[in-house]
Amino acid sequence: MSLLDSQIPELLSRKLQSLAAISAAEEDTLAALPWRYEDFGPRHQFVGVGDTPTASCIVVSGFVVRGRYTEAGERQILSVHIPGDLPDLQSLNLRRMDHSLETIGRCRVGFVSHNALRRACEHTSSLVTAFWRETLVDASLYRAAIFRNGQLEPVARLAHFLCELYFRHKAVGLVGPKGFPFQMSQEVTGEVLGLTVVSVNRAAKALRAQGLLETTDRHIHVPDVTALCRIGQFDRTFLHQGER
Amino acid sequence: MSLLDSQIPELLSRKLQSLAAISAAEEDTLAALPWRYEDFGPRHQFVGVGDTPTASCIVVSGFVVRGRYTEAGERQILSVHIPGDLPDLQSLNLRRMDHSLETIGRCRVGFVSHNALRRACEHTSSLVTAFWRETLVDASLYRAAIFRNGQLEPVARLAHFLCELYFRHKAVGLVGPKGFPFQMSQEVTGEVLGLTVVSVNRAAKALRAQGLLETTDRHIHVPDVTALCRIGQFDRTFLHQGER
DNA sequence: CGAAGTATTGACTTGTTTCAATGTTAGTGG
DNA sequence: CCACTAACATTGAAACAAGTCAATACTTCG
Repeated sequence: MSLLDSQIPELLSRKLQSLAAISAAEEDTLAALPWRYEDFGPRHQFVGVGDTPTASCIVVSGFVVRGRYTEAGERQILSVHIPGDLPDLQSLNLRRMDHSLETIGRCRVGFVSHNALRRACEHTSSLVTAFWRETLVDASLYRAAIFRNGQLEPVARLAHFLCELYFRHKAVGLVGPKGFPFQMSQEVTGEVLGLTVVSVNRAAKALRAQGLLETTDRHIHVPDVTALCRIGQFDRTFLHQGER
Repeated sequence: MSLLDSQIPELLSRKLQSLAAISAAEEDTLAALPWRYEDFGPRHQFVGVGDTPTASCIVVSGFVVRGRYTEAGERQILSVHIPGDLPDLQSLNLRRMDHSLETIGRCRVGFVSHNALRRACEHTSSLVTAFWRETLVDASLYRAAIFRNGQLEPVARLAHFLCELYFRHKAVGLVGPKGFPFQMSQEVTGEVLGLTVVSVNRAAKALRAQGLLETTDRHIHVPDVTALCRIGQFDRTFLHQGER
């Protein structure tokens, strides 16, 4: 187990703390779970449509996305997951995957078997609550995506997406002086927003021109979140942060 | 309690049966819950953004939609709920509503307090599983919507939506000789699909021309589901029906 | 029956996509 | 460390699909 691996229990308990009241004993239970770690390269699909996973996962570093493909091979990205997220809790209760899980850029992912998770849940009902809540927040982000992609123009759409990523990174302490890490190409961003590369590029240009977006060293800095929220019609209620 | 009201426990237990193994005793527990019924007129918002509901609800008849509005007052419909659906289970775990609940046409809705639901859950862990699963299927429908609205052209988008409604009605035994009940105007359908009335109208015309859509007496009949699925790139996996 | 809402259609406009070329950055191996 | 290559970003011009506008039928329901 590398140094990085030891962060998983910490990442996870921080995440769960934000979702439900977890005791120290319960945290220990979590840390003791048989985690398994894997490093994946860019654009690596590690769970596919139709699969029936026997483990759930946590994002340790990098971005993981949920995706689904048209017959023509176009990918729609359904959600973007940052470190600390549990993008595959649903497979604990729904057998067949209706979407895939893929990396963007390099990525470290932690896995733990459904069996181990279920055992932990049996002893700790607050864990069930926390996990359920995680999937509910997930659903909330889907709603945000439907709203964003269905009603907002390209510039507002991008702004909305950046606001969401900003606050989510903020919540797990991943916003530094350079902003938050962002290694998605404009092409991939387009797959999230339902836009072409060209439109994403022009939207980004527009935001930069207004001094609302700065990109350096694969990081995104948002000088004026409030203004960005206004443009993106972004409402933090969606994130259900600190509601508990 | 009217004749119709007595259907609620039946509707609910049929729904939960499809989600988890519910025993007869557990069904009785559900039926004994203090349900309260309300009839609403068309376009009635009974839960609003920012509300903190103290009860969850079940759709008894008619359609209930989740919605969210742009600053300009445009509504994006996030999901459509048919009889048997529990569109507000999330409020059991997430306090503040990030969207509204509204009727389409006339609608009967059953309510039961969170407290009563929580008590029932404490005695019956399979109920928690069933409820959790319902919210997970919900999330799956959101994913379908993101895919549909983001990647499909108007005709395919409408086809996809109709397939979803068909199979969902089928699953609760609501597809009759006339097809399934459908009282949404093309305007409202547009709010689901992120299209204008005009586009919806033309898409409907195209499907009718291909003999894939018949509308009579506020019902929709789908003569060839297979063909409709093909056009809408619809994959039933999304619905997670009969997975248990 | 009449009013209001809904469906349907055509003509026109606009914004996004497509196509395509060029500039820029990041990563690899000599 | 530099050169080379592939991936990514940026831009302009043209095509086109969906939106807007607007007028006319058709329903539904009080």
